[in-house]
Order: sequence, then C-alpha cells, then structure tokens
Amino acid sequence: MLSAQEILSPLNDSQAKAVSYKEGPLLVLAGAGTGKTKTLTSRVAYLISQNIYPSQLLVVTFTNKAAGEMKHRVAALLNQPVDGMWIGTFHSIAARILRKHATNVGLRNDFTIIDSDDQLRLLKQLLKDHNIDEKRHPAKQLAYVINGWKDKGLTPAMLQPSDAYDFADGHGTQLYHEYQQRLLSLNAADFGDLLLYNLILFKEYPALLHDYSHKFRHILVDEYQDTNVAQYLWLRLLASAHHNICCVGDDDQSIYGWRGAEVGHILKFEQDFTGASIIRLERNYRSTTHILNAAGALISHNKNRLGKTLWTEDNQGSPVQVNAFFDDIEEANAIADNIDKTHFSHSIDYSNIAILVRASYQTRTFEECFIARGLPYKVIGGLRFYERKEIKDVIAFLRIVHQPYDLLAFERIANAPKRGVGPTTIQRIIHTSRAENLNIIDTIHTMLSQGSLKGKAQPSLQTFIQQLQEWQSLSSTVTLEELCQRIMDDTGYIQALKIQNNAESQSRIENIKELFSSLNDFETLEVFLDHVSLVMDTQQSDNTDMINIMTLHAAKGLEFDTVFLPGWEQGIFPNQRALDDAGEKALEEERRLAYVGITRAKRHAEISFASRRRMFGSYQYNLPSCFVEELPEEHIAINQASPTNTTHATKHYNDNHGHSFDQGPSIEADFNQDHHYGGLNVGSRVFHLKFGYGKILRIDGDKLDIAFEKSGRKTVIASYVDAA
DNA sequence: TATTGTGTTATTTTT
DNA sequence: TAACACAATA
Repeated sequence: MLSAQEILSPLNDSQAKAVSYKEGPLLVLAGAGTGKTKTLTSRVAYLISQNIYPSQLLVVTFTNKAAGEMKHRVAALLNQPVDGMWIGTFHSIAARILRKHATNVGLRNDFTIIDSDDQLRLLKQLLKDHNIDEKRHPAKQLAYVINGWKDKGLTPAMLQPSDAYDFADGHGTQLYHEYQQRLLSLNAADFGDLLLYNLILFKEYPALLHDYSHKFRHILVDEYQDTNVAQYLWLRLLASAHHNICCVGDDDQSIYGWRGAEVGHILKFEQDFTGASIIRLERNYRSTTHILNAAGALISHNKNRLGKTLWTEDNQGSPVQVNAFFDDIEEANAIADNIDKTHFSHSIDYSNIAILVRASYQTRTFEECFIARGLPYKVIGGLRFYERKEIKDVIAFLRIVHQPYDLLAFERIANAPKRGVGPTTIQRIIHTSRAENLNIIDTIHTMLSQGSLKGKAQPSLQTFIQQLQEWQSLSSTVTLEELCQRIMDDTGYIQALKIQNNAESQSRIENIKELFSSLNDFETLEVFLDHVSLVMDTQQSDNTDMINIMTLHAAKGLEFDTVFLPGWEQGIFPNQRALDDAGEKALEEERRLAYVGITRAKRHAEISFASRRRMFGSYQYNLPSCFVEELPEEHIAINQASPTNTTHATKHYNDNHGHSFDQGPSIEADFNQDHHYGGLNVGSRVFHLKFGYGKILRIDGDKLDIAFEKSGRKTVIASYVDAA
C-alpha cells in the first residue's frame, strides 16, 4: 500500500489539491487532457490510504468501460486488488440497491431489467390496446417522452396535467401509468426505473436513505456534466449525511443534453452544495499549443460555461489544418492520402489515427474508400455484440427459462426459428397470460386444453412448452453452455441459420458460438442475465493496427496522434435537426462537440468540409460550418482545393497538400491487366467479409474488381477476399 | 401463416 | 440510398 505522499508526488499542484481535499463538496473542473481519471483514481487511493475503508466509498461512472478502468487503475495504484468498494455505473449501482429492496416498490428481487428493444415492444402493445394510431403517434416517441420523465425523476403521479399533452393529445400520463403497471406485472424494470425506484425508495423509506447515506462516507462522481436530474437527485440524497461528494467533470464537454443531461448541474454546483470548493485543472498534457488554442477560442463562443483556459508546456506544433473540398468523395480520398503519408512517412500507427464524424451514416463514405484502397480500419460503436438479433434471441430463450413470466422474451422467440406461430397467436397468448395472470407454460397449456389454438401453432406450441419445462429442470443441473447448446439443438435455431447459408447467417452462427464460449465465465443464469442487461459493451480487444472511425460522441475520453474532422458543414455539423429542436442551446452543445473533437488530437488535427455531399441518394450543397469561422486565424492553416468541376477527386487532391504520395500504394490504375492473383482468377466466386459473395470481373495487381451479389460492383484488395 | 411489394423516412447513444 | 415497417398477396 502506497503512502499518501507517494500518491501525491506524481501529481501537479491542482491535481494534488483535489486529491487531498479533506471534507465537504468538491467540484473538480477538469479540462480535456488534464489528467481527470488520474486525479479521480488517485483520490480513491488517497482516501484508502487515509484509513477510509473501501466499502465506505461510492464511485460512480457512466459507462462500464470507465468503471472498469477506474477499478483497474486504483488497484494498480495501491498495488493490491480493491475489494468491497462500490464502484460502477449509475445504473449498476442503482440496480444493486434496488435488488435488495425490490419488494418495497412492488417488484420481486429477481426482476428483469429490460432494454429499449423490449420497452418499445411493450409500448407498441400498449398503443394497440388503446387504439392509438401508431403512425400518428409512434411508440418511439412515447418511449422518448417516458424516458424523459424518468430522467427527470418524475413518476406518473408527479406529472402536471399539461404534461399529458406531451404525447397523443393528452394520453401521455395515462399511458405512462399503464406502462409502469405492465412492467410491474412482468416483474421488470427499464433502465430509467433503476434510478427512479431508488428515488422512491429513499423518499418513502427514510431509514433506507439513512443507512446508505451513512454507509458511504465519500462519494466520487465521474463525468458530472452528464448527469440527468434523476441521477443528480440520487447523488444529493446519498450525499445528504456527510456532504463528502467529489464530482469531476468538464462543462465544455457536456454533449448528452439530448438524453437528459443537464449542464446546469455542473454550472450551479456551488449553489447546490453549500460550502463547495471548485478546483480547476487547466494544465493539459495531451495537445500542442495550436490545437489547444484553436479549441479554446472555439469554445469561448459559448455563453453557458464556467470558463477555464487550458495551457500546455508542449511545443507549438503545427496549426490545425482546415481543408475545403468539392465533394465528399474527394474529402475521403484526400484523408486516405493523408493517412498514407502519416502512416508511412511519419511512422504513426494506424490505431493512433481517428476520423470523427457527427453522425454514424457518415462513416460509410470512409469505409468504402478504405476498402477500395486496402487501408485497415475499424468502426467503433455501431451495434454492439449483445444487440445483435441472434444474440438477443438466445438470451430471450435463457430469460424465459429463468423467468416463465417474461412475456417480452416470449414474444421475441415464440416464432424463432419459424414454427408456424404467427403474430396473432402470439398476441392472443400474451393477452391471455396477462388477463389470467399465468406464466407462459400454464397459459399455453390452458389454451391447448381449451382447444383455442389452431393449425400449425398447436403442435409446435405443445412441443415448445415441453422443451421449456425440460430446459428449466436442466438449468439447475448442467452448465450454462450445455443448457444453451441444448436449446439450440432442440429448437433447431442454428440449423435454420445453416440452411439459409449466406454471409449473414454465417456470421450469426459465429456470433452465437462466441456467446457460447463467454458463457463459461458466469456461475449462474441469473448472474449472466444481469451482466448482459447492464454491461452492454463488449469491447473486442483488437490489437491489430487499424484506423479508428467513429462518431464524435464515441470519441469522448479518447486521444489520438492525428484526428480528422470531416463534414464541418452547416446543417451537418452543427446538425440542422438539433438546431431546429433546441436553438441556441443546441448550438452550444454542437460547439462543445466540436471542442471535444479538436481536443482529441495530440499533434495533428485536420478539419474539412465539402461543398457537395451525397446524402440519401441525392446531392446536397452545404456551406462551411459556422464553427470554421470561429477558429482563430493564428492557429489554423486553410487549404483551398483548386476550383474544379470534375468529381474525379484523385486528379487534384495533391494540390490540397502540396506534396505527392509516392511512398504510399499508388492509386493510379495500372493498365497491365492480370488474369489471376494467388489462387483467384477472373470469374472466380469469392467471399468478402463485408460485401458477401461476388464474382471477379477484373484483376489488376492485388486489386480485384468484383461484382458482388448484394453490394454491387466494387474494387477491393485481394487479401480481403477468400475463394468461395 | 409466409412471402413479396410498397411506402416512408432518415442525429448523436449509455444503461 | 437503404433500411424498415406494414399492407397486399399467395
């Protein structure tokens, strides 16, 4: 165990001050790259060195990734594993508390945590039962409204009469109320409920609040600028006994307002927690002066901020490059060229390069460009492992084994694989189950004996409930993997995928196999199900060297040597819809997003915009983003592409940069036509991970011109395809 | 009930 | 463009 002195010595003055701050509320305003996590983890270690028991500490983060990293770093700092510390996401900690006292709010302690998919399904049923036209009032919107209320800590009873009009001409409150009832009868809670029920518990059972608020002697919160009202109230309650709450955050990096985060919380911290101190971390250890000052000037256009000025002892570096292009294709090609240069001439790893876009659809242009050129890349974000259809299906089977009342899980897999049970039958079973308060097995059993199930559905459901009962008895005797294997065999789920035999079904089978192998990490079904509902991110640890493509949101907290920020155009970034919805407030959030983007770069930032962009099948013409003008001249270099009318960007992209790219692989087509490459010939059928199956039309060195069956004609590098 | 065709509509995303 | 939901059809 390190001494306090050893913990403090590697820190700068402000960091050390924050780490050793004694008692009372503390806000650490930590700018980008100022050692936020280091400070927070050091403080945890410091408190432990001051004889605070780990079990008296509550450390809250937003993501599992952050919680994991924190745990890891504290353990490394103390040189011993930390047991007993409550460290986790808001949701996982709230779930832990709620499981202990579930019966106080009408749930059993084995309640299911449902995701947004199930939530939507439930709301659709509700709307149908109320004869509300889903076209005029989509379930998605209702989900948004209800989640919004929950984020604000509002139960149906707390709503104002006018709130009802937030959905379907005044039906909002009633629907919210019934949705909550249905969740209770399903013994389920959605993500918002986890926090909301905690608030209810603390309010209605003061003894519980007393216990928890005295148990935790220190509360530490990461990314405080992202807290929504419910989380904020939760923190205030838990901190009410000792006021030892240390929040770390950066108002300039608040980018989740659209999902309930309130920058206001960090702005009024001093009013909320009397006697609070604020410590600013302004020394940046990441970026060069040019990058820092460019970002700083940009963000200074925001009015709603506490204000801080980042500085660095690093050198000037090179100015932020601002590149103008004719269209999106030219932009992508120029970035690809630039990456070649960065990688080959300046020896920067691909993994140290990122392309950050405003919206995920923008990644496509880059993917296509990089595939054609054979540049290795990965798209961060996108759909996660547990969100895949086949994985959710397998999990639904497990859920129903675990909880035979789980109608949502039943709805999901009643006809997967197809067994002749159509939507009408499913709805009837669900309605009966709800009306009679019977579990799935009993419901189907009853309906079968009444002869109210017809056609193909009758025998398949008979088999289904038999199987379900077998699985239930198996679940207590065999391992999770064996149970899963058995379910797949009995239902023929994998068999059905095998019959489809296309690239998609192939990868689905792979995914299921991957799930199988991860099952062994879990002791019981219950532990596994809790894991999948709360720990959604399965970061595949990929140690291959690849360019990172992701949204600006996904980039928060990361850093790269070189960062490309394409699509800085009015309407795209700042995003038009955001502006329409929330005006000036949204513009400030978009600006913070721009700030986050620039400050990800250590040495090199390249902003770009194009005058023409292909969007949704047609061309859109955009003006440069207003943020471009807000960048200070002395820290940027503007590179205007030579005026041209051709779309053949490759002809003149060199003009933009004033150098050529001989070192990189030539993109000029060489006309020495080949007829084979390795084992591949013109006319061969091949398989590509992304594009599926196709036929080779032309071979040119290692570049193959392929007509894909699904994705059309594309040029790809030979090493990316296999003979089919 | 399963398949095919048509129409609509396009942020950001963690838990 | 492309994905997805829903209606019309086999």
